[in-house]
Amino acid sequence: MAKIRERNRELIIQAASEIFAAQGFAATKTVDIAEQAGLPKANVYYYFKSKKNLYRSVIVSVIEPLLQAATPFYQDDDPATVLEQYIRAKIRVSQQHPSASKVFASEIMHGAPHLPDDIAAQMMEQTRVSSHKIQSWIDRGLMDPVDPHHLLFTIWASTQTYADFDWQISRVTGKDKMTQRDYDIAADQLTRLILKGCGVQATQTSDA
Amino acid sequence: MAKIRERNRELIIQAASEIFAAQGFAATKTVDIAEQAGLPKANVYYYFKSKKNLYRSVIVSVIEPLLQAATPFYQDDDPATVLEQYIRAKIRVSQQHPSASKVFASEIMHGAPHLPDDIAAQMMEQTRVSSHKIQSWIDRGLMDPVDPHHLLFTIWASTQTYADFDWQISRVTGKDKMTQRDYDIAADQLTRLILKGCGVQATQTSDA
DNA sequence: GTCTATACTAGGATAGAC
DNA sequence: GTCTATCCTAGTATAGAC
Repeated sequence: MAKIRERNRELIIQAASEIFAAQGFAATKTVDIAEQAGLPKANVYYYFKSKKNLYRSVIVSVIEPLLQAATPFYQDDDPATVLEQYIRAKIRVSQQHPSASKVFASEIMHGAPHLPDDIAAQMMEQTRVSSHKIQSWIDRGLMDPVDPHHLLFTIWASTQTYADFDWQISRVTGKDKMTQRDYDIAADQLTRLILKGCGVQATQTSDA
Repeated sequence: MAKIRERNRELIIQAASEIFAAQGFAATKTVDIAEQAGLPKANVYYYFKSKKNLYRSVIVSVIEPLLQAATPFYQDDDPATVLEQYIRAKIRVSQQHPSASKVFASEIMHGAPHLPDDIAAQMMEQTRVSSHKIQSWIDRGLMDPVDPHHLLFTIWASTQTYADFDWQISRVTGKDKMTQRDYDIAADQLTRLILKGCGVQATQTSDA
């Protein structure tokens, strides 16, 4: 039954994402992944051959939502709209895919030794498109003359922090887990900060 | 000779900071630390008893510059001055102590399992003081009514990113290493973004 | 296709010579 | 106080029964 195969691979990847996110690659034991997935350890090796290989599969599986967040840059050309949608999308990723975000952060922080070239290339391409778009807004006088790259770094960092550094956030706010309302406040405030900070003219935006 | 003792401990801690930062705790081999420090492995155990213990010592040793960055909040009461000085101090830490920043980021990301309580307490106390000060500026109408915690999260994230995610930054900018000028640009832009974004009135600031 | 039982090795830790 | 040689556990990986 190929269905079982698919299902088990899915279970293992899901379990692995969480544990890799929580502990990091090296600290993760394949036994723990197997346990979390409710399968014997040998099964993990049967499906993925090696721990490294499984890790690569996890990376590929978590990349999707991260890349997806950049779509606003491809769908619109109004700075206020795009930046707001982008920030909200990035915060949503942190909220809904915290493990993906952490696995990635850890991978990048250690110099991306396992990141497949084509994924790295896709990320670079998105960055290129986004920063060109920002530059074009600047050229058209729609916002202050900021350095597009640094603006992106700021947005990436301050949205991902809600996933990657959740421990710290939880300590500071005194809440075990952020509520939907907390994420909304974070997104609202960051949007206002960035738009106002870059001198972007407010336009009619959807109330997402 | 107690001098040798001091010197060797110093060498080991220095080497360990770099390797823990680059690889993470679990992926780091004590042999590599010993090699980097130019000492035999047993020496590392002689001085630090265990890998975990060495790691804790590293954490304590790297905390100093990180805590130091918050001094502007204790020395002044003008929002433009304090925020600018704080952002510049944080960026300087990322530039001058990238390993410290990474070790910490990694520790926090994994739920701070090794962070000594007193250090965590100091960080919380600093956060408390900083956010109270921000709130007082808001109450006095010196800046927009933002959520102080979220503002701090944004500043932390976007300054630390220059150390923690240097790989990504290097890929995007196409530069192997950021120059002094690059750090200055980053600090200038982030300062302007935050001050303007929070509606802080510009005041006479030192040209640091 | 699944899993139990086992082989193999890396790497943390230490005993004991100098 | 220093370091060489060795121990031993933990954890990856697999052989082979079901």
